[in-house]
Amino acid sequence: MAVEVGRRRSIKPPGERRRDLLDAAIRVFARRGVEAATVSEITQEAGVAKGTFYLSFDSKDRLLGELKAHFADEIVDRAAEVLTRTEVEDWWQAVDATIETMTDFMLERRDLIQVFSHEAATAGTAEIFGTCVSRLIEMLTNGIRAGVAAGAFSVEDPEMTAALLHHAVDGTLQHAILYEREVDRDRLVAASRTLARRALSP
Amino acid sequence: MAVEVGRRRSIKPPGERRRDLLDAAIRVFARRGVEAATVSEITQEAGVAKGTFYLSFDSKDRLLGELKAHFADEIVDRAAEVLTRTEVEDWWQAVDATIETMTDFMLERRDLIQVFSHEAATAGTAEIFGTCVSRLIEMLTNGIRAGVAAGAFSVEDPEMTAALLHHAVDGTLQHAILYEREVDRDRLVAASRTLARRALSP
Amino acid sequence: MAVEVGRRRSIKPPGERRRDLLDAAIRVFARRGVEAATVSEITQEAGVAKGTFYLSFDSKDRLLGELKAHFADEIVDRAAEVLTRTEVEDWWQAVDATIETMTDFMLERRDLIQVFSHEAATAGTAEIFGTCVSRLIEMLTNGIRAGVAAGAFSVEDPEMTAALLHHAVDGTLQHAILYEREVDRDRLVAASRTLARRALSP
Amino acid sequence: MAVEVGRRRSIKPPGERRRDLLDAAIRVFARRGVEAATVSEITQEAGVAKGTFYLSFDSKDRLLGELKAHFADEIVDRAAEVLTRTEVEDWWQAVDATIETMTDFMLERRDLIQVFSHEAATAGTAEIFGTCVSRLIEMLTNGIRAGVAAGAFSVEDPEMTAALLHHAVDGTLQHAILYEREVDRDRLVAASRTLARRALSP
DNA sequence: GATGAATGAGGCTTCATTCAT
DNA sequence: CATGAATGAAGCCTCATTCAT
Repeated sequence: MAVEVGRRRSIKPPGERRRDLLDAAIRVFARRGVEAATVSEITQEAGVAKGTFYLSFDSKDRLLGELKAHFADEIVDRAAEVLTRTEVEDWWQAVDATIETMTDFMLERRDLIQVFSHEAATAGTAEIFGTCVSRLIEMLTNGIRAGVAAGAFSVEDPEMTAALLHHAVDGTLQHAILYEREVDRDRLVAASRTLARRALSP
Repeated sequence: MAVEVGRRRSIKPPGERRRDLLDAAIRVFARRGVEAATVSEITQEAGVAKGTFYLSFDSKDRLLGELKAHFADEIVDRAAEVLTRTEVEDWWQAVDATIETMTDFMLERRDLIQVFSHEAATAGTAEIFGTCVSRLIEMLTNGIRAGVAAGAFSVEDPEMTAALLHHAVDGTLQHAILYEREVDRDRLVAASRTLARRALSP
Repeated sequence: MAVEVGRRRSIKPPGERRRDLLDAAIRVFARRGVEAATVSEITQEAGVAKGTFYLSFDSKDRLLGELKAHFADEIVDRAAEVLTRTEVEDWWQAVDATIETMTDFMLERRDLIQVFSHEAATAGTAEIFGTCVSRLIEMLTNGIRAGVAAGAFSVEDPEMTAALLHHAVDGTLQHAILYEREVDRDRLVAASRTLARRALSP
Repeated sequence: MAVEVGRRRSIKPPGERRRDLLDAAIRVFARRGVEAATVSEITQEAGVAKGTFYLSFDSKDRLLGELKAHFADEIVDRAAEVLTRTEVEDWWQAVDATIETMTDFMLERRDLIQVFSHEAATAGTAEIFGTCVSRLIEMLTNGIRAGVAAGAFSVEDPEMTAALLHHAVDGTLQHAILYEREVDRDRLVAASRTLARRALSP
């Protein structure tokens, strides 16, 4: 029952500790993979004792779930900002904006992408990321349909085209992030624009 | 002190045992995820004792590596069959063939895709799948370049276009396999063809 | 860096704080068992912070020891009041008084009985409760011997009879407290009286 | 994933291993208390590795449950042998037999009594031991009633008397086992007989 | 070759105790 | 005095791997 306690490092408000651990977890996950990462490694990376982890999170799984849900929400929110404008004047400008926004968002979050690429379809993750992507594609589909209705685009199968375009950009970006040293953002954006123009133009 | 040793189930040649275990592993991985799957589960699924596993494989990691390498090789080989023809008469027919071949291959191997989607970038996997996809894109790029040289296609950035087209088809397919109940193969092929035509045509 | 320190709840004299914690501990122990109870739960029940516990007690073990010792002392004291009268006029009235006093004491302390029944012979508890019961039996033995000497009782083995009578009443009471919803105090007292009369009468 | 494995000690059939662990557990529980005992200690005592424990038991709790249930069943079975005879010729001989049988049984199982005295009313134990004792008392009650009906005994409150007599013998025995070095079996039996005779005789 | 009991490193989680604020 | 975040030892359990039979 007697438990020796070492010198404590520092006291932080719950929010900050949480953030530290979340950041540390992302780094460790990126380095070692989600499954291989241990709570010990995460707390070491964060510079706290193992028990401190459990002051902020109920379990390792919970931390992971939080990370996933947060990431998925962010993506959808960001996409919604660009895609749910009711009044569109220049449809091509809207396409470009969408491509750039999503590309930049993914590049900002490249660390999280590395983390979750390991995890794509684990128990519970399927629902989160599956529905996230489905919703993105749905929003894209609606956008394309609106463009078609406005006479700006000409597409036979808007839904499938939306899916293909989404995965074209997203997949290329992910592959670049995961397997290549550097990402030539401008070149990717340019090629994506061209592809989208060709895919949608009458 | 007398210990019954379970009746030997059967003696099989090494190659067949190996194959049985590989197949059992794929089924278990698909069902439970790669990390969650245990050697016990795999051997149970294969109907042999745990120790038998180690007659065919040095370790669980080795089995996984083998599975990955085999899958990656198969993809590249299949793609090479369609993409490395020196004499192309009808370029659009070649595009269609490529799309159909790769789509069908992925659909045939949907179980493995489910397995590896969990595992995309684990230590050691990155190299295998990264280079696999890179080689696919490289072959596509060469094909596109050849088509451009032959005056059949008109593309500004063949490499990037190859990447985008690959991920468009591959990503849509994977998403469908992972998160949707059924895959409408023909609709996907049709949309992919249209996209490729628009992306490449002069 | 700025860390809010929870508002001090209130400042109490050491004795009162101690009492609060002791009471809270009894409630929690009764609810969850001694081992399962945590210092956190006890302090929450008492409405103070965890650290406050250690202002009053050196350790959880110490609190437990204190509780046990206190309970044991109380029993012995109460028994001594009834059993160590030098002048006994009516021996059967003395027997009845003993039975009633002990029964009522146990019923008053039923919560503590529930607590310690979990703990009967843990390291350090053996001595406390063991000697407690031994002393009770010793006092009973002396009482019986005195009754025999006075010609009121007739018993062959006073010590063993004392032990048997003690455990008869005590055990039945504890069983009732622990495993039955309600205790019929009067019926128990009546049966105990009858047993004692038969056991001791010439 | 690589796991070094030390030299294994010996292979035993499941039943024997189980028995070894059960015995080791009883020894450790008796020595250290049930809660304080760890799986490590039990396996060390049994001379096997920690993991070996889990080949025979699902968890530490399960082992405990098994021990309890087994003990409780044994007691009830043993008591039933003596108490459920339909034809009784000599009622006092039956009383003596009951006392001796139960006393000897408890003395044989003194190690388990030490174990469970620590554990009397933990979650789930209450039911087991509570009902066990209740059933013993119920059987005793029936026996007493039968004796009364046969004109051999004369008792006002058979149920309460049964409880008191049971706890008299059982409690004295347990106290002796737990807190005294030696148990004078014959003296205890003699005193118990006398008490029973007085308690039941007309 | 085939078996499966045995092994033990290592992961997750709990919680008594400390001490800076 | 009071607080509660921080600590880390220690417990339970899993499972890849080995090897006697």
